[in-house]
Amino acid sequence: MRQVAEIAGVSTATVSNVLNTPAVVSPETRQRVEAAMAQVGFVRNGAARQLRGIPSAVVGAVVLDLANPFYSEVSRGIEDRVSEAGCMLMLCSTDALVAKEARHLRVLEEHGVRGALVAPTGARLDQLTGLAKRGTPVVLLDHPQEHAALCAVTVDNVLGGRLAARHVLELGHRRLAFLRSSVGAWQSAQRCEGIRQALRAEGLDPAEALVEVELAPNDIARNADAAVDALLAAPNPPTAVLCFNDIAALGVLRGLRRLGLAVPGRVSVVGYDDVQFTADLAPALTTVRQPKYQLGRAAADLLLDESRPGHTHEEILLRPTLVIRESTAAPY
Amino acid sequence: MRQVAEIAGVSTATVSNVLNTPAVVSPETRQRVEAAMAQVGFVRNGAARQLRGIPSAVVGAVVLDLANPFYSEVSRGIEDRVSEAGCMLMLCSTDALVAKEARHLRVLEEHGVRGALVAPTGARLDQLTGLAKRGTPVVLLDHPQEHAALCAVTVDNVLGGRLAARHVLELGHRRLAFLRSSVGAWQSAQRCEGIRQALRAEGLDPAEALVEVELAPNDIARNADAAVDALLAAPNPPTAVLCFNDIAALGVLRGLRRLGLAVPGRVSVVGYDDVQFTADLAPALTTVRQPKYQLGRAAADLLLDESRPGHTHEEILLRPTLVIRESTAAPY
DNA sequence: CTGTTAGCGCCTTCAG
DNA sequence: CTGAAGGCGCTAACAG
Repeated sequence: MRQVAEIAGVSTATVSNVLNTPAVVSPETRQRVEAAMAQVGFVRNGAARQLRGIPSAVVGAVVLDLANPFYSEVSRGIEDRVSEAGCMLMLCSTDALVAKEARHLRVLEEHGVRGALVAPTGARLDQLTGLAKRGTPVVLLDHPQEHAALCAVTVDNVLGGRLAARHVLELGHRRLAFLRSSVGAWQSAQRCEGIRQALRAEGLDPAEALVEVELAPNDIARNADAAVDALLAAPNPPTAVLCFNDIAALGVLRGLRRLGLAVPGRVSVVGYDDVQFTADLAPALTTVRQPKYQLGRAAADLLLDESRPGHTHEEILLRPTLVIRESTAAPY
Repeated sequence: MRQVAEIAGVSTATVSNVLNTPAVVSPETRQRVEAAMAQVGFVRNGAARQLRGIPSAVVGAVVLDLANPFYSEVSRGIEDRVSEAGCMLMLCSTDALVAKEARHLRVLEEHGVRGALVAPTGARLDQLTGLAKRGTPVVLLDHPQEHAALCAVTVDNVLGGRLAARHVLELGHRRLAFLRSSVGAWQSAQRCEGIRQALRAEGLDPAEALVEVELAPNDIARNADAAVDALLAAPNPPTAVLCFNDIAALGVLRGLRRLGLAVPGRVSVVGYDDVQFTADLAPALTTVRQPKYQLGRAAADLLLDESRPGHTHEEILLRPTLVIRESTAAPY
């Protein structure tokens, strides 16, 4: 800045004014300064600004896995929203490791980010509330608030389960299966609860009308594929298979094809999430759509709002929607 | 720091030493300082450190679209590598808009990032070389170096095309189709060149043995699906369809199913990229695998190396590989 | 082994 | 409308 000031024949304060309060500088001076800036290729020093107390323009996001299509869409929503506010995103993956989460959070705090959007991996929210208490706002991603003094955005998993079940129930199915997973266990549990609710609403007993299968965590699709055999070999096999996510549904589709069972002719299949490619499958997958992009946007909204004086911590509950495509039909 | 120093009864310099040169501080003093830090919940101020000249621990990455599975995997590779070096990632999407790219680059420079990994969207590399000249190293992602004084990592597209074509040629196919796209035009062109090379190597004339179809840019899968009709209605239709990416292949699979044509029984299909779900499809997709994660890692490697004294700009060419699965077989 | 000091680049009074 | 001065938190060099 000093160099620019020298070339333009003004003081550094004037250069600063050109940058931050152009209106207060006379047009000629401004032009001279701007020319000087262009000449030396001047770039503001963010560190110095931040040190001086200017609010940071970077927000942190901590997700489970950046390469997971669910989180990459969420991240994109975050990015777009913070970008509108002139902010940048510092993004990191925890791989569900608490140590990694802790490290990332510390670094974000050191960098003085404006706030952090976190998909928490551990059960304890201590570090997060501590962070918030020390002045770095935190918004929970796809995780309930649990009375912590934080904002949160979640998607209604019970509703999602209900939506899926009601759909196949309305088509006439009476024996359902639900493929759950130990990763994301509580989400699976909630979705399953939704399914049971729908069953009861129809006068059906979940204990009889619903088979639950827990899929081993690695290579979900393969495990789902393999699970199909046992599922359909049962004496009174289900005619509709509900899955805790779309990848599992993909596996089921594969298994069914392997067994020569038409979808939706013989068996109906419902996914969950609505990740990118589901609409392009053959058959296109009926699934419960999570508003992933909106989830990111809403969370970023909440975070940006934290700096507003009257802000209060709130929990936003987003509603999933049923997307009916080609993998469901009336039972055989 | 002053507060910590006061509580521990030392000077700020000693606190600094505990943080950065623990060996130089006596164990008792160190413990006292550490206790004081824990007591006040001390967190270093990254901005102040950076201002003081400590090399930045954040690297920037500018991709086309964070939510695109190709780039999210590349990003994950970058993240893992920089994370090993104790760095964080500032990630942003350009949506192939030069203005956005320019803005992001400026902000990254202002923040004084250690370097930037960029998938350039415009034809001109001026801004990037400028950035590098001013002291922020730049590595090109999936883009040739073009004599710019920058590092670059690319994947051999000609080889990829050759691999795909040679595979179906070896299976006995003699009439091929290639579905290309205007987005990523030069990649498509190179892959197509690879296909032609393979054809010629087999003594075939590309003009006769190869049909090229250009897909409109939005909703690739749907357009690919629709393109199948015309393709197979031709007098001497192709028996193998090569696609410029997996999404297009998905569309082809759909179109073929719509027409009641078995894959690979009647028509073989080859994708490109090997995005996440391709192995789980029914039929599992034969495709040309791009080393996406490795691409990110290699680029990050190059970037981190820029600070080494003897560093010279280099271009790394990664090799794609053919993944044979279930969507290809000998012609009918 | 520990303390003192100066200054990184910028922005914001305050005085002219 | 412009200039001079001080300090944000930290670290490196040096003095004790």
